Amino acid sequence: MSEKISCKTRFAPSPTGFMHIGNLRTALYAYIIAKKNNGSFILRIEDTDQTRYVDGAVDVIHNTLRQCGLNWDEEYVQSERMGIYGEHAQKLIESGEAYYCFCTKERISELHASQQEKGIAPTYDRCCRDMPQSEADSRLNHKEPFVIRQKMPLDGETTFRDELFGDVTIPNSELEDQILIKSDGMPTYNFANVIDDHLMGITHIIRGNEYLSSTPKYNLLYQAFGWETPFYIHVNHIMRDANKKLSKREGDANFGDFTKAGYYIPAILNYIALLGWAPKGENEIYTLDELVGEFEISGLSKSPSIFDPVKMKAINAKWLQGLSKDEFKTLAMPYIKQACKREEIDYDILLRTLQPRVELLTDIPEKVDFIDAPHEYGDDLYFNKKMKTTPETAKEALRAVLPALESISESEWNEERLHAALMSVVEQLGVKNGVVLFPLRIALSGKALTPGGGSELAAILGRKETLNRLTAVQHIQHAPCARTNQMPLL
RNA sequence: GGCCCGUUGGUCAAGCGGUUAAGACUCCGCCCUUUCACGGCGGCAUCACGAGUUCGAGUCUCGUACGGGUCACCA
Repeated sequence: MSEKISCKTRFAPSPTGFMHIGNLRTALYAYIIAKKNNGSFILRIEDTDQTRYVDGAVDVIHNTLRQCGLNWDEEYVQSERMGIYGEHAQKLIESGEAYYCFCTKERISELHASQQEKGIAPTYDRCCRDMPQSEADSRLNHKEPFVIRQKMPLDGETTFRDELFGDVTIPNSELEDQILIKSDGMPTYNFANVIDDHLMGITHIIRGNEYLSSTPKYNLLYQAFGWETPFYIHVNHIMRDANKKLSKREGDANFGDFTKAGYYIPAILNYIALLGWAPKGENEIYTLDELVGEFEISGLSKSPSIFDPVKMKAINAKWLQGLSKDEFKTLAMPYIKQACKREEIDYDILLRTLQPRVELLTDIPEKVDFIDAPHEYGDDLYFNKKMKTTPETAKEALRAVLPALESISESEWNEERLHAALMSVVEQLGVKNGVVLFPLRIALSGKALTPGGGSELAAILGRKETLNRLTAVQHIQHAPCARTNQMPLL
C-alpha cells in the first residue's frame, strides 16, 4: 500500500442510535490508517433504509467520534445522493454489464423454495439475463416493475487481494446476479457502497470480516465500470466469548455504556485498538496520536478476539494513574462530589491518595464515602493480625493520639506535622507504626480500607473534624462486642 | 449444505525454518508499606490433531477436527 501517495478511508455507519464498540474500532483503524498516510478520513452516513430511521442517531455518531477525537474531514449522507446511483446503473445496462429483471418477488420466492426442495442452494436463475432488448423496452414502456441486476461471469473464478489475508479466490459460480437497483428505485447497499467509495475517492476500505466473501462482487463492479479497485483491509470480529459476538442485546457493546461505567475515553480507544492489533514493542499504553505512529497493518490479527473487561479495566487504571494531577482532578471531582458533600477538606491529599487506587472513575464514591461521616462499626474492626492490633491496644493508642493531635494548631495542621506527632506517639508507646496508625484510620473513617492511612486521613479531614471524630470515639459507651463477647473498647 | 476465512497459555498476543516459545491482563507467592492500592521480584500455564517436505517445523504443504463468516429487492 506504500506505493499509493494519497490515502482516503471512510467510516460508513448506519444510524441505529447506538455505537457498537466493534464499529468504533473499525472507525478507529480507518482513522489511524488515513492519518498514518497523511490522508483523510471520511464519514458517510448510510441511511438508505428509511424504515430503520432512528431519531437522534446521527448525533450519537457525531458525538462519539468527536469525543474520541476521530475527526472526519468530509461527511456525506447517502440518502441525499439518490440520483447518482440510477445513473450509474444505466451506464452498466448500456455497456451490457447489467440487465433489467422483471421477475416478481413471488416468482423468486417460489424459485428459491423449489430449489431448496431439490437440495440446491437458492439462487436467482438468470431468467431475464438474455431477454431481447425489444422485449425489455416494451415491458418498461408498460411500466412493469423491474430491478436491475449485475451480470456475473458464468464460469472461472475471481481473485482479490486483501492487505491482511492475502489473495482470496472465489469461484464465480458462487456469485449471484445481484440486484443493483431495487424495484422502488433505491440502490442496494452493495451497489451504493461501491459507487460512493469510488466517487469519494476511497483508497483503503477498512471493514469487518463479514464482507470478505462478498468482496469479489464489489471488485467485479469496479471492473465493470473500469475503475481502479481499492485496497481492502478486513478486520476480525470482537467476540463476547469463543462463539458469540459482542452484542447489543447483551448490553456489552455500547460505547456510551462504557463511559457511564467510569471508563476514560482514551483508555477505551487504547484497549479496543489492542484487541485485534499488536504493536511492535512492549508498550501497551498509547494515545490516539501514538497509535497513528505505531500502527502497522501487519500487526492486525486474522482470528476473532475475545473482549476482556478485566484487561480493559487494567488499561483504564494505567491511564488514570498516568494522568497529571490536574487532569485527574477534573475527571475525579464529579465522582467525589457524588459521595462527599463536605467542602472543608484537603482535596490535594485526597486526590493524591485516590489516584493510584482507582481502576474506574465509578470506584471513587465508595472510596470517599467516609468523609461526610464515618461508617458505623463494631469494636472487632480493631482486630488486625498483621498490624498486631486489638480493641485493647487500639484504646491505648487512641488515648495517646488525641492529646498529641490536639497540640497541633490549625495553621500547623499538615501531613508532615501530623506524621511527626504520630511517630512520637509510636515511640512513646514503644510499638510498631501500625499499632497506632491502623486504629486511627478506623476511628476516623470506620473502615479498614481507605485511600491513605491514618495520617493522610487526618490531613484530609482537617483539625476540627479529626478531633471531633477522635473525641467521639473516646466517649462512646460501647456494648460488648457480639463476636468476641469482650467488653467495649473505650 | 456450497463457498470463504481462521486455530500459540484462562484472555489479548509476539513469533515469519534452528528461540530456554516474548510481553501484558488474571491468579498465586514474596518484598516494600500506616491498610488497600501502586511499585519491585518470582511462579503456574500455550503451539487443535494427523500425515508430509526438511538435517531441523509453532513457522511450509496436504488432510481432519473445531470455530467464525457468507450465500436477501438488510445494511
